[in-house]
Amino acid sequence: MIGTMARKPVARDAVLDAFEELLIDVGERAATLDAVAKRAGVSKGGLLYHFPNKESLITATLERLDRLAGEDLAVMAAAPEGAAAYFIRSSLWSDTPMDRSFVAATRLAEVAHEDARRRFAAIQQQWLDLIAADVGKTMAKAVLYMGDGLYFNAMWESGPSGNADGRQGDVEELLSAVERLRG
Amino acid sequence: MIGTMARKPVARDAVLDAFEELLIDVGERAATLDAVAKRAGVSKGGLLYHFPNKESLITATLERLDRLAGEDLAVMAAAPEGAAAYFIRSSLWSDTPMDRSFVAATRLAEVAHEDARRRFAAIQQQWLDLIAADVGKTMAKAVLYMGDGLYFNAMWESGPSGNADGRQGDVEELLSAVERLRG
DNA sequence: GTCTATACGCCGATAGAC
DNA sequence: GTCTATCGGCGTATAGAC
Repeated sequence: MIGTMARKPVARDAVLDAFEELLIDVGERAATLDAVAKRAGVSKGGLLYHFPNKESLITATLERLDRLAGEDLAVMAAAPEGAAAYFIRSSLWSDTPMDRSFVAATRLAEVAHEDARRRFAAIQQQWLDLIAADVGKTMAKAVLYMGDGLYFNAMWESGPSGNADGRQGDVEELLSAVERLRG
Repeated sequence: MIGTMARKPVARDAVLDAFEELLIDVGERAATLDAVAKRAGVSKGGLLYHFPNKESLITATLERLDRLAGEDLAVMAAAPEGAAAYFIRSSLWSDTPMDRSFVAATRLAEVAHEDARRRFAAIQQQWLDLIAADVGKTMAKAVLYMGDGLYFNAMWESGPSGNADGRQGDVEELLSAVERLRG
């Protein structure tokens, strides 16, 4: 059956990737259709064949986030170290598809894109539920906010002057703090 | 001497406030000169008399943040409850001038405004130093990230669908977590 | 499917009247 | 100090060739 299934065109994925990269690197305002087309190696007309307007490009980006977040939640639920530790560790910017998708969506939420904000809230709630099952309802909040704080700070560094390495030590410190709170 | 000192025109402050409000409510992209002028109750030409270009408007906004952050740091250093507790409590969106200024600057940093990012990093460092003097270097990180996480979440709620009240309970839970970590 | 050419509106900024 | 009028440029989107 391989090769017979309906495969999405490569150009479409290239456009989606380029949009995501630009959102992360130069921000929402500079992620124009011109810039996306150029980075994806297609013309603007070619881009608009796959995504009839910019909103559909945004929608596809958010749908990919939902899919990746769903996969990540499954991994998190089965993590041997526990959901809380997994969450904090994964809150560090590590350039995974999920990380990139999440930060890109953040940029959209920042410009008051309501759909992006709604999806964010939903993902946050699922994370919280999983962490609460691991360390209890009260502590779950502390863990969730710590992870969000890590993301909040990584956002400024994920651009041209990427300096995420320095936060590795912070993660270990947070993990030990979580251990103290658990015991 | 009252009335003889050089006072900045009211229109100038109105413009600055309007810009800040729009950044918070509708995001950076929609905070255009037209929109700012309209909300401030002046014409675009009038606006551009006080701020010759948009960059100068941004600069003035960031300078106000620096001033407010400096004042807040002084209060934080003298807080009877301790710097850590004060920081977490003040990380909740409470619609103070400092809160508004901070979130507005966040919107600018998000679109890769380098100056805004630099000022952010500086303020964060000052906060961290003060908290570290209160609860120690390791725990300071946990506290800082929790506060940032609160801000991170408040950002999505500070718009039209403001729902910040619900996080009041979270703050209390975080404070008790900090107490446990301190002891 | 992908391209070029073009329409059109909005944004930032200038000129100049009052 | 504040206004109106206007310009150039860019960003989104459409039309239509290939």
